[in-house]
Amino acid sequence: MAAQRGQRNGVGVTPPAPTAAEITTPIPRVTEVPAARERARAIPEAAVARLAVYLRVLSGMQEHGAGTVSSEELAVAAGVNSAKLRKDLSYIGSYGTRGVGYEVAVLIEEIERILGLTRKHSVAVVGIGNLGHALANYGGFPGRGFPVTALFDVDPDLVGVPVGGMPVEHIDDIPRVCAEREVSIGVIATPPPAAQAVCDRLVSAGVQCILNFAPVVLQVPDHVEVRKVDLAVELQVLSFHVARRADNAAVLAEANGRAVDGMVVS
Amino acid sequence: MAAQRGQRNGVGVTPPAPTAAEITTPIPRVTEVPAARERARAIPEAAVARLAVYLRVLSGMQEHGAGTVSSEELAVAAGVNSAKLRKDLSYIGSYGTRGVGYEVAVLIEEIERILGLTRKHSVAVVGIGNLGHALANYGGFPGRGFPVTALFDVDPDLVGVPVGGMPVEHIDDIPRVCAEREVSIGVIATPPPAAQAVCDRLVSAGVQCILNFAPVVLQVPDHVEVRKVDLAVELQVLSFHVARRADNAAVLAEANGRAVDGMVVS
DNA sequence: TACCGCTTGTGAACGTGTGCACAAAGTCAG
DNA sequence: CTGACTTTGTGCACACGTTCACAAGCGGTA
Ligand SMILES: NC(=O)c1ccc[n+]([C@@H]2O[C@H](COP(=O)([O-])OP(=O)(O)OC[C@H]3O[C@@H](n4cnc5c(N)ncnc54)[C@H](O)[C@@H]3O)[C@@H](O)[C@H]2O)c1
Ligand SMILES: NC(=O)c1ccc[n+]([C@@H]2O[C@H](COP(=O)([O-])OP(=O)(O)OC[C@H]3O[C@@H](n4cnc5c(N)ncnc54)[C@H](O)[C@@H]3O)[C@@H](O)[C@H]2O)c1
Repeated sequence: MAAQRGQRNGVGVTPPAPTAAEITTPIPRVTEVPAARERARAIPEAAVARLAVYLRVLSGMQEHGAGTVSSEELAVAAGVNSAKLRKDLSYIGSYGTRGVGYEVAVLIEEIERILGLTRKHSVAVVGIGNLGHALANYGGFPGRGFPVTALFDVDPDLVGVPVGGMPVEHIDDIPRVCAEREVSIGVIATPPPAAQAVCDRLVSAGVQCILNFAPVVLQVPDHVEVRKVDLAVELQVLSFHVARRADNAAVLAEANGRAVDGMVVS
Repeated sequence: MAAQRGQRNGVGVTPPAPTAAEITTPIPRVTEVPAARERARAIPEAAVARLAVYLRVLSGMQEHGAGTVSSEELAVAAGVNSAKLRKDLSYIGSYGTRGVGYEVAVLIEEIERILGLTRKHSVAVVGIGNLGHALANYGGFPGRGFPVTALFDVDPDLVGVPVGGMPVEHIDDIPRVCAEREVSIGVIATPPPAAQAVCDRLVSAGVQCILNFAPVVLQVPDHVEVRKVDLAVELQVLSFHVARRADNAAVLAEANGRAVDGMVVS
């Protein structure tokens, strides 16, 4: 019951539908706004994540006084293939100048617009333990348009205590506080058993995006976006590579007999 | 030409070529992997990450007293498609019984073997600030075969202070301590400007896997595996979805004929 | 033993993402 | 104005990952 599987992204929107693009809008600004919206749907998830990386690199370049960058420069700085970078940028439009490159300021503006960073996203952290403290004290989020505006916990000893310059609230106040402060992103840093219940509360309070640090699979309605950060999985993936490497080394040593480096000549 | 190792993480990348031009190829071009380990190498990266998730779910089931599971049960618990789960499991062998399912204990053992969890992986954390403290105090890693055996920082006020039951060492001692304690995974939780230098030290000390929390692209030799956890990127991806959702809603509202509340007009 | 229902394991289709290579489009020097 | 040079933007082929669908195999049952 209450079946709610299938996180298949609802393809409910008609792809070929000629969205009201020809309808004139009172907006005298860029004429491509509707097109941009259509495009936003088509940006691959992986590309979106990379755009965020490009944005940070570009910000660093701008602070360093750079006016323009070529795709090659930016690609090296971001650690990707330059062709991939250009394709990623092409998803959001054509803002480069052939023979020259991209204007840093323009690119920053466009990426921020696509990522929805033109408005601030209020963040609430739930579970002010080890990790919650670190997140609350971290200065990197507010500086990037993600002000942490609320902290929640169940522990009565913690409620009311200021952390990172902000008092911890009780989780029973999630609905009220989230509404008041227009929280759009909820961060879950509670112990695993509490995560689903906390998630449900956040969702009920209207939070549409969840960043989950607890190692559990959250069940959410279709309209809520969840991203999970699972450090144990990261470590285990690294472990896999260690093991693979060790195996390869063993096999190679065995196969090579006495030969060490160099190519296998047959 | 030279074999190009793809990027591991979703975003994190390890560019094979440094900033200099692509003049030479210092890569000795190691031989291809023989058949036996070909299987391990053939497991898709995405599947490896999911195997780690299955493992955790299975552990929970085992504690709960379950003896066997079907692919359907396990898939639901892990939040994936059952076909995908079976394919993932098929990469590591055929350990199921048709008509019955999988024996929990067997599956746990096999996944642990493939992920290299049969031996412990000593972890060192560098940068004992907000995040480093949280990681050092976290009990979930040692319990899963990843004992944190060393903590490093530059801050003289921090060196010698016990954190999570372990004294912080100075980063100058990285080579000695990492060798003594056979550290195989290094976690970087320093400010971004220090990350590359710290990474270089770890690599020099023989650490082959790095988990990086600093929002920078690390340059490492080919034989070192890097995974990046970038919380700012996670938030920005969520922001993108919020924006897309808002745009879609706006378009729909517009299409419905009447602007609703608070939309930017003129 | 023969049958039946259930679940695995996998071949194949499909969709998504990546990388190459090049025409198009711009700059700049003369 | 022309021509040489640089860099973008993208069509295309390929690789990777996901999903479907079903034969193969197993346990239980008569
Ligand atoms: N600390 C880390 O480095 C780390 C690493 C990886 C994963 N995690 C995960 O992050 C989560 C938090 O880790 P932690 O080390 O901060 O744990 P912690 O025990 O230090 O903190 C948990 C906090 O959540 C609060 N809490 C408990 N139940 C709650 C509820 N129902 N509602 C609200 N708050 C509640 C507790 O009072 C406590 O303050 C865990 O799920 C853990 O597995 C942590
Ligand atoms: N705290 C968070 O929640 C959070 C979230 C996202 C990303 N990050 C990233 O994680 C990293 C750490 O964040 P934090 O909040 O813990 O920072 P922090 O400033 O609290 O801690 C940094 C620690 O690193 C130490 N350090 C500085 N230079 C060093 C060096 N060369 N070698 C070794 N140690 C050195 C400092 O002494 C300090 O103890 C940063 O890169 C940050 O961007 C943190």
